[in-house]
Amino acid sequence: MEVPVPRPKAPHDRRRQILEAAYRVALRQRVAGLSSRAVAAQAGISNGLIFFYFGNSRALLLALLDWLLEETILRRAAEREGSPEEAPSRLAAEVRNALESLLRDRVRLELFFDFWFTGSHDQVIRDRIRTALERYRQSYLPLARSVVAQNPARYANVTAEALAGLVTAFLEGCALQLIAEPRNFDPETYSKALASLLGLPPAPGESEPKRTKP
Amino acid sequence: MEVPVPRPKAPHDRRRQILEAAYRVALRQRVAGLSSRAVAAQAGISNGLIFFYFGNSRALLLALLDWLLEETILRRAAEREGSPEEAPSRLAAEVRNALESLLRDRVRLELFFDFWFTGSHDQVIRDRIRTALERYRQSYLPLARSVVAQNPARYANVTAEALAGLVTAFLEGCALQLIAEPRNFDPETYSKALASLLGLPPAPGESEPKRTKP
DNA sequence: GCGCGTATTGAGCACTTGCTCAATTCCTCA
DNA sequence: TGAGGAATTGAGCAAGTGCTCAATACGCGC
Repeated sequence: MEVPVPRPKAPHDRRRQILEAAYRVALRQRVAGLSSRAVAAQAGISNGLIFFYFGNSRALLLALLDWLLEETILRRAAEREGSPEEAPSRLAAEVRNALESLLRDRVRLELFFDFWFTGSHDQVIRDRIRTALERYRQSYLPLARSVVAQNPARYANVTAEALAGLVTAFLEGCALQLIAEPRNFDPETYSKALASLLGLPPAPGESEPKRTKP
Repeated sequence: MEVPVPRPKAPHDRRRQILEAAYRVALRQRVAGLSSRAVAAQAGISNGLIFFYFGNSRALLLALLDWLLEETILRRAAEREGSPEEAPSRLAAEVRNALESLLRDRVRLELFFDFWFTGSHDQVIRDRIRTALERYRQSYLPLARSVVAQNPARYANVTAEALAGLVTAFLEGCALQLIAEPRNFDPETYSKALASLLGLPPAPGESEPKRTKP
C-alpha cells in the first residue's frame, strides 16, 4: 500500500526500516495488530526477513518500545535534568510545557499506553515502563524541592517527593484525559489551575496579551 | 407434586456464569487472552455455548466491560452524587476515600485500562469508557464549586470545572502510578499533599489516632 | 568470468482464533 | 410415555499467527 523502498542494504538501515514500518503499523492497527506479515508488507519486504534481523517478534516489540519510551518520556526527563536552574517559579512553566508536549505527542502516548497494558503480562516490558516513569518523576524532584524550600510553612507536611509524585500523577492523568477526549483538552486551563493551587505565578507563555476572561 | 429442587439453568444464570468465568480468565490472561475456548473451559462448558448466549465474542467483551465500568467507576460516581452535602472540607475526605478505593480496586483498574487500550480501536468501547470517565469527573463538580465559592480570591482564575478536572486527572494519574508500582503507593501521603495544596484541612480519616507505620 | 558468504524470499508447518452446525441430551408438559 | 422444543456438545472450517528453512539472488574480491 505504501511506497516500496528499493534500496541498497546496510544491516543497521534495515533494522531501522523495519522499526519504522512497525511504528506505522502500530499507529494504524495498535500493538495487537503488529504481526510479522503486516510489518513486512509495510516495509515492502518478506516476513522472513524480520526474523533474520530481530530473531523473534518479541524482540521487535521491545525495540519499538525502547524507541517509544525514549521519544515520549525519557527525552522529556533528560531535558529537565539538563537545566541547572531550580527557581520555584519554573515549576508552573514546566507543567505548562509538559502539557503542551502531551498534546504534541498524543498518538505516541496512545501507543505507549497500549504497550503498557497489552504487554503488561511481560515482566520485561513492565519493568522498562516502570523505570521510565520513575525517572520521569525523579526529574521533577529538584523543582519540587525548591518549591517546598521556598515556603516551608505552607508545605509543612508535604515532602518534595510527594509533591513531585503529585505533579506527575496530575500530568499522567492529563495524558489519559487527552486520549479520552482530545477535543476538550486545554493545556492552558489546567496549567493555570495547578499554578494557582501551588501559589506560583502563572507560566509566562502566550497568555500575556489576552487577559479579559471572567 | 412438583418439587423444584433440580432446576434447569435459567438463561440469566448462564450468562452470569459465563461473565464470571470471563472475568476470571481476564484476571489471569488479560483481555487479549479472552478466547471463547478459555472462557468456556473456565466455566466448565463447551465453547459453542458462549455463542449461543452472547452471539459473538465482542458482545461478551462489551458485557464484561459494562460490569467493570459499573463496579470501578460508575458506582463511585453514584455514591458521590447521592450525598447532598457540599461542605468544601469534604473534598479532602473524598480524595482520600477515592485513593483508598483505588487501592482496593487495583486488579479491576488494571483490567479497566487493559480494556481501554486493547479495545480502543472499537468506537463503542471507546465511547462507553469516555462517558464513564466524564460522569466520574462531573461527580466532583459540586464539591469543586463549593471550594471555589469558599475562597473566591484564591481561585480567581480557576473555574470549578477546571478544579474538578484537575482532581480527577490527579486521581487517574494515581491509578496509573498504583498499577506501575503497587508497593510504593501511599494514599495518605498523596491525599495529604493535595489537601495541603487546596488549603483544606486534612481528611478526618484514620490519621488522628497515630498509626505506627513508617 | 568464478566462487563464497550474506541477504532475501515465500511456501510450509504447527498452532490459535471466532464461529457454525449437525447431532445429541435434557426438561417440560400433555 | 413420548413428543417437542430448548440447551448443549464438539468436530470442523477458514483465517490468521509465529517461525523455519531450502532455495535463490546479490555483492564483491579474485
